[in-house]
Amino acid sequence: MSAAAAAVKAIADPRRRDILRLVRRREVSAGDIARHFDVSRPAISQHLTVLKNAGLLAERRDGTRRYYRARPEGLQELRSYLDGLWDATLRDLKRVAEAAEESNTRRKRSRAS
Amino acid sequence: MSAAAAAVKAIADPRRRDILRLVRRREVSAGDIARHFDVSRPAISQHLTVLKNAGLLAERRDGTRRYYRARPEGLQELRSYLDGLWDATLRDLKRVAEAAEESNTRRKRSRAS
DNA sequence: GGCTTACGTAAGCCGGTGCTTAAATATACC
DNA sequence: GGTATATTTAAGCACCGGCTTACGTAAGCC
Repeated sequence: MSAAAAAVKAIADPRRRDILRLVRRREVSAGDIARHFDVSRPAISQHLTVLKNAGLLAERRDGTRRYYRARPEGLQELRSYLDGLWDATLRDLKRVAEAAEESNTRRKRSRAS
Repeated sequence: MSAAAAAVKAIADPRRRDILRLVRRREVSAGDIARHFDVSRPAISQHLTVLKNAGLLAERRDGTRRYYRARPEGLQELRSYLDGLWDATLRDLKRVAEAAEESNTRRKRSRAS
């Protein structure tokens, strides 16, 4: 699985998006992250592993603690990947919309005649 | 579930991303879409329903056929949603990191007192 | 060493989801 | 109406993924 594909799957889970939001500005220890949710610590630990493997999280160890923060490079990669998915669609959006509207107008006109 | 959240889940599946790529420039009938994959037609039909409900696909009926195409508005919504997720992280990364570190220091200090 | 704190890992449960085949629906054509 | 074509819907199955509890690991402290 490509890194980007893993990232897409990772952010598909609401709880993992919540975690990402929590650590996007500052690093937070695993325990502090877990405290924000009503699930067990292991559950959070597993989510952190998924996010880390997807390249969306950076980990820093200090003593017994592990601090996590969002990894901008991973986020940027994911964004580029998604952009590539519908690139053509969005780039040509205006043109397509205009074309559609025009053909719509034409259709209406011919119907009215 | 918010529309954007549904969209994230929708694109988490590789096959659905393939389908999106297939219809991002032109509309394609359900049968023609199914022909591109080695799974049954009902399987594709189910994927199309998921994408449609997520606002990522537009459907046009003509006779017994149903034509699908990517819905740029839905894609744009999803993109904005994701951008909002890590917006702060990507924008002005250095400044944010510094501010976080400073507030962290302050927090620790006040806790210690 | 022994205890505590902070985490991760293992094993198992359970609901969600992607797939299949079979049946239903809807439109076109005679 | 009857048949054919295009597609969805229904029912069931197997796997996946998120959760829990129990256990393992590693660093700090006495």
